[in-house]
Amino acid sequence: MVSDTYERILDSAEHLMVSRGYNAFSYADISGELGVGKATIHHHFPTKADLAAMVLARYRKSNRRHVEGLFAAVSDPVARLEAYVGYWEDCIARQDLPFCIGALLASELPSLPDAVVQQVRGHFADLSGWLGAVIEDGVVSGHLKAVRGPKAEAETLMATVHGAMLAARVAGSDPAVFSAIARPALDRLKPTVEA
Amino acid sequence: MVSDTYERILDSAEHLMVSRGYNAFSYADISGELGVGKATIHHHFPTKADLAAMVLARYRKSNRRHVEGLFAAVSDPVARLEAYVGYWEDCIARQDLPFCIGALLASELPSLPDAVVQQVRGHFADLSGWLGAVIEDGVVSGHLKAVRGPKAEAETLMATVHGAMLAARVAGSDPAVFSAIARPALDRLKPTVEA
DNA sequence: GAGCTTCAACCGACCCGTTGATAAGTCTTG
DNA sequence: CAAGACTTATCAACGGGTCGGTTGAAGCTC
Repeated sequence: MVSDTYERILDSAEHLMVSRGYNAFSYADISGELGVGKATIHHHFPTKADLAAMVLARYRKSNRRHVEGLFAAVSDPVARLEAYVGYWEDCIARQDLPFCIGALLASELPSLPDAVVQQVRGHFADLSGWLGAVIEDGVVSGHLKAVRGPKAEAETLMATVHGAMLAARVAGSDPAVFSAIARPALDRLKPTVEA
Repeated sequence: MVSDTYERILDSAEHLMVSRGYNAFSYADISGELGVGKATIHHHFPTKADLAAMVLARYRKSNRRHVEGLFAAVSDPVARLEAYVGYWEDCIARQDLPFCIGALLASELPSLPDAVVQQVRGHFADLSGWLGAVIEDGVVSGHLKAVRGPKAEAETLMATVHGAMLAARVAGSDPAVFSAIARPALDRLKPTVEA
């Protein structure tokens, strides 16, 4: 059996990055939180850039699996988008990873190591690709409308959700603030609404 | 007249914060960029928190004046909103402060000193207040529509613009990416568009 | 206006805790 | 024993911040 220290380090780093970003967390923070030596972290992740990139890589992989599961379990495009928004509502309400790491790191992008930048770019591509596919699917089946095309609407939805996370954080991690912005952005894609 | 160094320090700090956020810039960076001693910076801004808070305070003050001028010069609500979006299009295109400091710091909020947090909150209040007033004005005069009310539409527009900045930054500070998201968000408030 | 004080602006040197990273060795386990 | 996991001890560089001091312009007094 493999050591679980590796995963616990990633967990800790993920939590720290969600609340502080890349530049404001240290090996010492993780060491203190987990009770393992700093050197242990370096043993698993030689540099800080490696660690952060791996956090992102695992995050993307988890998202990918999550999306695959959602695609298998839910066929209604509207429900799929609602699952996306609902996922973040839950995270914010439960104060558990209440911010998208990809979006957070995107704002710090110019000060990030290359390996991390690539992961952030990859995450944005993953997400807008997935949203675009769901919306396109919904348009074809008549469950959704995309006035400016699936891709453009996907970019807008993603941006609005990211902005809603910012607004919620400023309001003290208030899930209501998030929902008030994100839900209508989703509703706008339903063909029935809006005269 | 006040010392020129004081303003130059604020300028430098502002630039550094726009590209790196709060945690990833240092007094040494400013010192090197400006050719002044670190102690000089501490003379004008005792702590880093003071410096960052003052950068935000000046930013907000400048915004306030900008908005007042815009209110005086432009009466059409649509044109006012277009000036807002256009302002950021310019900033991103010219690579000059190509990100809203308020939005950037909002993502790092949990790791910021209190004085800075308050300024960030104040900036969000300023901005959503201003957008809300413009939209309300436009609704009354019939130049704009606000399906979910001026305040809610203002929050959504703000969030979408912030998200558009993120997307543009991830795309390598691409003004086209910003416009493709932000412009339609604005168009949606025009009563003529959207069947 | 010479001499004195005051005061903000500014600087080089320094303090000390923290940072990411390394070396070298111990412990475990197959 | 060999390999990987993990530790303690340590490093140079850097972080924000302080200290003591110099400069120079303004103000006061005789």
